[in-house]
Amino acid sequence: MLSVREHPTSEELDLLFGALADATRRGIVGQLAGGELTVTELAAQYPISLPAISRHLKVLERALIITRSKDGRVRRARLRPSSLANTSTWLAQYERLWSDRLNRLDDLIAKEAAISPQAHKTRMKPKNISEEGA
Amino acid sequence: MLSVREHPTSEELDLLFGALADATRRGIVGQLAGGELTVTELAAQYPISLPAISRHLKVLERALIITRSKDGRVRRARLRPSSLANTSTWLAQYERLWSDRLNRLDDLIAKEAAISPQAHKTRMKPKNISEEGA
DNA sequence: CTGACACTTAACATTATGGTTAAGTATAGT
DNA sequence: ACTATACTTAACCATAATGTTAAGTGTCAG
Repeated sequence: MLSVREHPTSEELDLLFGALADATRRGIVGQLAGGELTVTELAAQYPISLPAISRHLKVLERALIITRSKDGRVRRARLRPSSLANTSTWLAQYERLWSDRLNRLDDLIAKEAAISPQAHKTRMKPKNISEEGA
Repeated sequence: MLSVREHPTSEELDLLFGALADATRRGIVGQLAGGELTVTELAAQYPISLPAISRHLKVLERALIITRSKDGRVRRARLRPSSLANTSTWLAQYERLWSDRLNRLDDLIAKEAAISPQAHKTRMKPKNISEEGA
């Protein structure tokens, strides 16, 4: 099951983690867990503009998290099925240290997605939330 | 599915993934996989200034990936203890989670665990941690 | 052909990130 | 006390990321 492929480069990991470091994108990933969706369908869940969604999708695609296809005038996005295999064996060396945290992430992302992608008010307009202190 | 705990907020995930989206920080995490180290020891592996390392550590700390302690004039960083220290049950756990993920959303979530101690492109020369994963 | 629809691309503003050097704080050693 | 060591904080700069609106591009519908 674990296909043989080169482990990800540093740059690929930058892209991967960078892509996941955004609530909207995690929400999109969650939405796609249920199957492929069009850009408009995805966008409907968020209070941001379509161009913004479009770019998030591009980021996810670049990070190899999703793939996209064109169907008439509609574009559908879907989760890329084999990305895990790429990292799997390499991942194992730290898994022990991280499994607990991962479990939590696993659930959370599923939840964040399933429940309401809307739930990411944290990054919206309302006001400036205190972010990085450094 | 696992133990009880509150799941991370969206903001926590932003911090977590954001922290891992940088090769230097992944490198630091990799170094720390071998045990706690001082700032200077960590810094020795990278071609950037100490203040830069210092800030990376702050980011990792804020992301709850590491904890730090002061010992004399030395500060040590260590990976945040995983409550899943039992190695003997780990494998079973790993397998189980693995299947769960494959059946749900998660190619990418598994990848979150892929902490990289590896290639730092042109700016880093790792040496005390295994580079290649398998 | 014309217009609505489903996007994407372009141009731009704002904020975040990551690096630098210089200065500050705390501890150790003599 | 004086100086070196081990950092951290501050000030600054360049680049990347995220959002916006306006202007494309391609497809379906009449």
